[in-house]
Amino acid sequence: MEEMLLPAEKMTPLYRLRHSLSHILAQAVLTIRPDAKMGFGPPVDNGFYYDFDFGDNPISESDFKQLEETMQRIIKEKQQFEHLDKPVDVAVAELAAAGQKYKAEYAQYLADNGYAPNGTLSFYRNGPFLDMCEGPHLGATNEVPKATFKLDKLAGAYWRGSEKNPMLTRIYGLAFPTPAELKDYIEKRELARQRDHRKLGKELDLFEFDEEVGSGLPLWLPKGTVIREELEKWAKETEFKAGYQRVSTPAITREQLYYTSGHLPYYKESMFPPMELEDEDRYYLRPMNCPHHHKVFATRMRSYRDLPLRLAEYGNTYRYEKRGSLSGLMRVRAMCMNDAHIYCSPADVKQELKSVIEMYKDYYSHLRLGDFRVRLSLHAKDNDKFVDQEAEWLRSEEIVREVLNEMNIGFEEEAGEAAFYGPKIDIQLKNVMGKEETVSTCQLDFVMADRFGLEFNNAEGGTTAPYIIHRAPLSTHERMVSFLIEIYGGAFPTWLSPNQVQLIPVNETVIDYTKGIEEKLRANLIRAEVDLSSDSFNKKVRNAVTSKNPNIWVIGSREAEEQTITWRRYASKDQVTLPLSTAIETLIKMRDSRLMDNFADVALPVTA
RNA sequence: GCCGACGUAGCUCAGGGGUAGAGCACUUCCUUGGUAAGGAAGAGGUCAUGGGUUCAAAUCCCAUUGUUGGCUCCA
Repeated sequence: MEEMLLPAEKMTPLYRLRHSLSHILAQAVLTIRPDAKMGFGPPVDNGFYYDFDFGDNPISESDFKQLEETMQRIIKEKQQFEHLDKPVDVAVAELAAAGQKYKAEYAQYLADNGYAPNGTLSFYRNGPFLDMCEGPHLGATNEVPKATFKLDKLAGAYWRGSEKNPMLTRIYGLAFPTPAELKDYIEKRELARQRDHRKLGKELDLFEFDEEVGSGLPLWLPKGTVIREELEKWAKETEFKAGYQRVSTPAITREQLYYTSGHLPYYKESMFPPMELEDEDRYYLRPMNCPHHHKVFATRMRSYRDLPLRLAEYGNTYRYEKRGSLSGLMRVRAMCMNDAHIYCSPADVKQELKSVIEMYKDYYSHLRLGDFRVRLSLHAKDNDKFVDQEAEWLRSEEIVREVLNEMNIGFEEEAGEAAFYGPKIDIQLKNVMGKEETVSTCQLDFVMADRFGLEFNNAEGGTTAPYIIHRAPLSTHERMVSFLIEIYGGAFPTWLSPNQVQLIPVNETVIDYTKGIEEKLRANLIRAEVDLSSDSFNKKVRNAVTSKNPNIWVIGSREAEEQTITWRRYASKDQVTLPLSTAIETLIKMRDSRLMDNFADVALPVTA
């Protein structure tokens, strides 16, 4: 178990600082709540935490001040950290006698599972406080530099991470090597909140939630819908060029379909409950599109000549995500997925996977989503989460691994993260608050063809089960848009932007000319708006900028006279006056090439 | 689902046992302005919902609902 190891990162001064602070916190907590039962108290990447069971004497954030003062006192006392080993039976008995039942339980666990090889367990003492702990720590409490920590928040956490166990109260603290770094972290976190897709989504009128409609059920407003539809248009073009065919299937189905697929009863908890009908089967809202597509494959006899068959659909799906895990557009209960299923012969599967991954690369580099992690999600042995076909698992995992290696894609393998029917390539992105989510997934399925009886006539006159590739490079609209909002800070490129050109007339005399420009733009299917409000010119510029319009065209008497516009871009302070016709052509070019002009290094593609 | 916090005008928030406030947004009027907030007036709220305590509840208590920080989960 890794807690027993002392890898290099655990030896760093920062690790020692944070780990020592968690002990100092625990001592402070026991000062004001002597009956608190301790859980775990490790360092984390922004500080430390410690878990406690407060019984019927709970703590609240209003106690933080007193706790911090007590911690300061402990620091001033220059308590030495002292390491000692205790025989297992002594350790367990003493912890139990002290009423530290979680510590005693864990001590017994360590002993029972071979983590006390010398028959002893490691403890650290500082002042009156003793904790079972592998260390390392600072030499003494006064080595904590001034103003480098701050208690952050309270949270619930299950003992040993299992929801079957009691819920403990976790106290989080921030800790950094210097006061400046602590301050910087707090400021950066505040800045990050400004980019939160939930905040920007409201400010930019992209989407809303309504209590009466329900949790996790987003209402996409007109401006947000523009972004969805532009992404969808892009996907449809891309998939058309790559030989996909579109299908359209219902978001509801009879119960039997999910017994065939195996989602029932296993995934029942994540599905909306069935609709009960008189004299009829039960119906479910679909949590995924796959089974419907498999049924499309099964509508006729397939020949190897038809393969690979690539069926695509932006499909609406519904999942009953747990209340507490819902989060803006990031985790929802109704979503629309950039889905497709590729049915191919075993001989073609590597090539098809490569083509899919090429498509991912194109999308990601175009959108400038560079900061992702590729995870090869594998099955775990002896886990009933996964179908029990060990040989097939190993074979299909090796296929995916080979493909990634042959394409020189860096990835990390993780056991236990696969779909129940096959290994996955997951693209992991961190949201603005640092929380990682899977944005896109690509799965190799060796199970469903058999379950659905899918096969094709092969060249030798027999039949073969196809491999099925499930892929969703652009994720769901919900999750992709939430990431784009945060990564772009709400400033979309022209092609994705709800309003592509904000027209600002400088005075009343040019309103007709400006309205004429709007008409010309709309005739070219460019979204444009004229600011006809009675606001001052400066205010109109401000409004156009704060609403993150990619392009502001200023039109005054000079422009009207010369049939020009003055172009100010969101990403660039420079502005340029161009003939109207040139400007419109440039805009069309930007749209059609899906130019990422929300990045400052991208120049206006003006050709004289 | 679990632990904690929160829910006051469209938005951001202040207040707080004696039936409500600010800024922005909105409406109207004045202003016709050349690159980030011109001026004035007005309108707008069962203080999330339901119950309880109280002479009196937006304020205290309970429940529900929603949001949120975590935990668990995440096809």
